[in-house]
Amino acid sequence: MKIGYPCINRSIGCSSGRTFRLASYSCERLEATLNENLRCLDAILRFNLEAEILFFRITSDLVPFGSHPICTAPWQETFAGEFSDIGRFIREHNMRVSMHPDQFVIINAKDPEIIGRSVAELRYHAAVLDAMHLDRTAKIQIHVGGVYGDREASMERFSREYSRLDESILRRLVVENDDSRYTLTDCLRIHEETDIPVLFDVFHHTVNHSGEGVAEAVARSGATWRPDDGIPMIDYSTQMPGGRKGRHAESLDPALFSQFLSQTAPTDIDIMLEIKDKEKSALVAVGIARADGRFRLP
DNA sequence: CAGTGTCAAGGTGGA
DNA sequence: TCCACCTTGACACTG
Repeated sequence: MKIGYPCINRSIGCSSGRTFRLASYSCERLEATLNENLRCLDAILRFNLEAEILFFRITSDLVPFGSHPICTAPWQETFAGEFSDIGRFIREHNMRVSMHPDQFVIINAKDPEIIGRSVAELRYHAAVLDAMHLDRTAKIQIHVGGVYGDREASMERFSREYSRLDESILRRLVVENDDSRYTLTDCLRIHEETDIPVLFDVFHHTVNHSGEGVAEAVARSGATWRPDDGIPMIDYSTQMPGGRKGRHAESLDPALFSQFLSQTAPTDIDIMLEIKDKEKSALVAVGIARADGRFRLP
């Protein structure tokens, strides 16, 4: 079991997702920003290792405008050494990373131009992980997409478009249940059509459920991962107390997290904590998981 | 230099 | 048909 947090570290005073306005794009600006972002990513991973936080989601903003036509700078070549070094660090310390493109990636869109932009964005994400020479256990997670008034047709469109993707994307792509459209059951059905592994989001499941209990959901989603996909990944969060339904908690609730570990034992999973205070909660969770006996150092 | 409007990209649901 | 919302930081312009 590895435990991690997404994209941002609030302790070390740098961001690996610095960006700038499209209007001020230049190759020089891109290279200067990417250089800083990579230095910061390296710093975050070193912080994480020290804290025994072995799982991390790399921000989609690592390379600003990475999939935009304006971005013609050959960043993979210019920064090949830096990417390679970060990848080696990850592998040598038995760490794991993932990425999560945001809402604009919609494989099941009806508009071919939206699909085109989505594929370009997925290619960019795969290129980042490839530049680090990471194997297929470094995953890219997306949602099913829109409903467009016809769930069945939209799910079929997902399966059809998925089968057309490049191998560099296919080997990394996993699909996650969301909080308003497609449930775990929907994702499992898509898996049956496509073989895509299903990443289970515990919090989305509580908001948008399809009947399964947590233990059953973890087991069924976990069974969709092949051995070379690695340990199944889970997104974990809880409701912000008093917040609007679906809002992520500010900090980890230790009692609820302990309960979750008990419910899912002894299945091995890698847990991404989608909690607002990021590494602070991850530190608490690592302590709890160690006490629970599930967390093992490499 | 502080304050603040705005930022590549989409879908949904209410008015 | 149009707009707010989702969700979030921070860029970059204005005064």
